[in-house]
Amino acid sequence: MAQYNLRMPELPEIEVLKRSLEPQLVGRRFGTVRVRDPRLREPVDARRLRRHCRDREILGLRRRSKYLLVDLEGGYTLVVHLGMSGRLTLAPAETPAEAHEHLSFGVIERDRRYRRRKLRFRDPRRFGLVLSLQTRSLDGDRHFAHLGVEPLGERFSGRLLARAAEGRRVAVKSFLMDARQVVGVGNIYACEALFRSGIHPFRAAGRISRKRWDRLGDAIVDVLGDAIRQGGTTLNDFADGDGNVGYFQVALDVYGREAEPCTLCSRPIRREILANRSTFYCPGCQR
DNA sequence: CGTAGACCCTGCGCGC
DNA sequence: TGCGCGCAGGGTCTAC
Repeated sequence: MAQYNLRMPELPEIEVLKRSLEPQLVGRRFGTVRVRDPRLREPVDARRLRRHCRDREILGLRRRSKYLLVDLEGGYTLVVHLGMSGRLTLAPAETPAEAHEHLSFGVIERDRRYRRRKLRFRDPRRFGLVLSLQTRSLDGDRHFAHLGVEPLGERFSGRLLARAAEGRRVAVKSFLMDARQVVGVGNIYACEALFRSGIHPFRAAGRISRKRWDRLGDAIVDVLGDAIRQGGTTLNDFADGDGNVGYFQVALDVYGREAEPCTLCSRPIRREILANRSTFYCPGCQR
């Protein structure tokens, strides 16, 4: 069967990236901002980016949905989305740019004796996004205004999803992947969470019982949490310039396993297209 | 408003 | 060995 290149940056990858970059960046300053190719999902505004980032101290890192946020001195926020193929790495300043390295930010150490590094953004498919905000608040920005609840936040629950799904005829998998409901549940983890909770991905969102919504909510938290924990245990040093670091995958029960036996009942896993996305499920275990 | 589908992009695996 | 095709998918936009 087809081998899938399971290297999509989903929410757990961004969370692990955030945690690993945090101790490397906080307390340093950005130096030179280099824009080699501004053609991302939206054109990069290099002058604005420089104005907001250059010489500013890095105060902290946050994550909202799959966006990585870098809080800067003066109230500015650097926003990075990795899209499908984006990579953010911290590498020595003298390392030459790889293909598709569209941006880099010089990182100035507190102690000037330390070797200078660059935060490098690579993205072959250019579905990613890099921009900066003049404020710490995301509320007024169009990229964030419509976003739903964080699946790993305190407000999230299956009950919340159940209420939002009342009367909805859309397939539950499409509902899960709709960022207006809950953010950060991509194709892979939507498939896995539905398998773990025994729910058929094509079932109408409004036709799922409260009890099963509770199970699904728990499954989402579990599958994302498992991935983050696994990522945390396999972390290496981002400073070594290895672009692969921080990307990982939990053991997958259904995704990419078409025609292979179900891990529970041994029936062959099915693959069907839903909303232009490959959808993997077990016809025996998921109803 | 809800829903379905197109589109952006490049790399890679596969079939011929 | 080489070439062309199909697929991967997050987010946004449009059409109905």
